Amino acid sequence: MQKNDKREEIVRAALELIAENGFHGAPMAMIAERAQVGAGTIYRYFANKDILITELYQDLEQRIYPVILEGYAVSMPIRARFIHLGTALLRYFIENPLDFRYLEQFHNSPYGVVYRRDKILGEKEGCDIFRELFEEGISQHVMKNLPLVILFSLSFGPLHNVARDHILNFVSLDEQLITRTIEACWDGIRS
Amino acid sequence: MQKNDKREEIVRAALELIAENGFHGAPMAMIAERAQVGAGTIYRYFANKDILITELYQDLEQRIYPVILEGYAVSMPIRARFIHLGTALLRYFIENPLDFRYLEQFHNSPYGVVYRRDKILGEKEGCDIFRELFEEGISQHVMKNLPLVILFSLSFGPLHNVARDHILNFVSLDEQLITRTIEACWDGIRS
DNA sequence: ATTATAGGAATGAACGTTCATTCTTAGTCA
DNA sequence: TGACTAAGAATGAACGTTCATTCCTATAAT
Repeated sequence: MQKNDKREEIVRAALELIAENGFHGAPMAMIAERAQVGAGTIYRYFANKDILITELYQDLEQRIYPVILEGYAVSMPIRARFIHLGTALLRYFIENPLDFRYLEQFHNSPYGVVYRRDKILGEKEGCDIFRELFEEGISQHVMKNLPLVILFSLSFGPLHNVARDHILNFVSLDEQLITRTIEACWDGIRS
Repeated sequence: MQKNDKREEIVRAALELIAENGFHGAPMAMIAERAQVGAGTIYRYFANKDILITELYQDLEQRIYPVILEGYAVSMPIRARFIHLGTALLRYFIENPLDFRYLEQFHNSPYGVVYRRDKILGEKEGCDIFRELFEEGISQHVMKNLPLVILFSLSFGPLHNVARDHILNFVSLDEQLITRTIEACWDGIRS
């Protein structure tokens, strides 16, 4: 096994176990076992569990961005851009339930709060597509003039809930239902 | 101290600690200390931690229902009923951040999933105001004809997000912003 | 071509800590 | 006195992390 294979195996195992059982249901010993690696080996790649968790999060973000940006262009009209990003994100979550469940765990934990605080208060973020879209939407008067944070909630709140309910089998989303849901979100934020 | 005082003190302490630090940041010993009670005493009132957690949840639900139903009547028009329940709930969360944070912890844990599964699959629930409202809204064609679960998400998703952001100080909701947010939710679900 | 050696990678038993729960003792009514 | 209640020390299981040791592979020496 190559060096990178081990790191990858550890990351994969951690993602699976944490997504399925939460941070506290994924002891390092169990992660090691599933990765087919000695318990101590993990510490050759990650200084401690916290760092494993946050690096895994960053890995995930890097994987998602290119997927939802496929076919996206700032030249498109605001509504089309919103629908594109929303449906792409929702589709990604549905197709990658483990990723979704991990992100959920992360955001509902102290890690996530720190992360959000940094993101929201550290105002300047070049790479934040959604902020850009919302700011443009407000200034062109096609979106309600509400605080950015609230527009975020009106968009991602339903998206997150709906993805979770699909993954837990409380509802079965097909392509049409995905579109209708995101269009409903749009109805919520448009002026 | 009366017998019931002790139980109440334990419940209060548990609510505070779990809301602030999560289930794993609220060891029984710490709960006992904050309740000014011996560690063993808790087990006279609750068989184990799981039962303490779920009974605390039920206590909370019982406290919230009468508050949001104040001034509510099934005879009101659908939209007015939705706005009433939404704003009342959001106001309650903002005024009782500990309660909100506890509910959040609960729903983002295995307890919450079991609870939701029971509620959604055990279709018949006499006391479920929201289900009643949504079903009526759909049949009167004033709401989008989407699965109930999705209408729930479109309503409670934003509500939950916004309450959290307010409590974390990412936004400051006043009475006007509360109304505008719930009205935006309505725009999302109305046909 | 074979053996010897070095050094980094991997291991998993062991450690110290933390936690939920139980047990023993002490106190308080009636 | 007897029966119930409270307290907090004791217990054992589970966890993250460490570290002495083993394993592997690439190069050097013969």
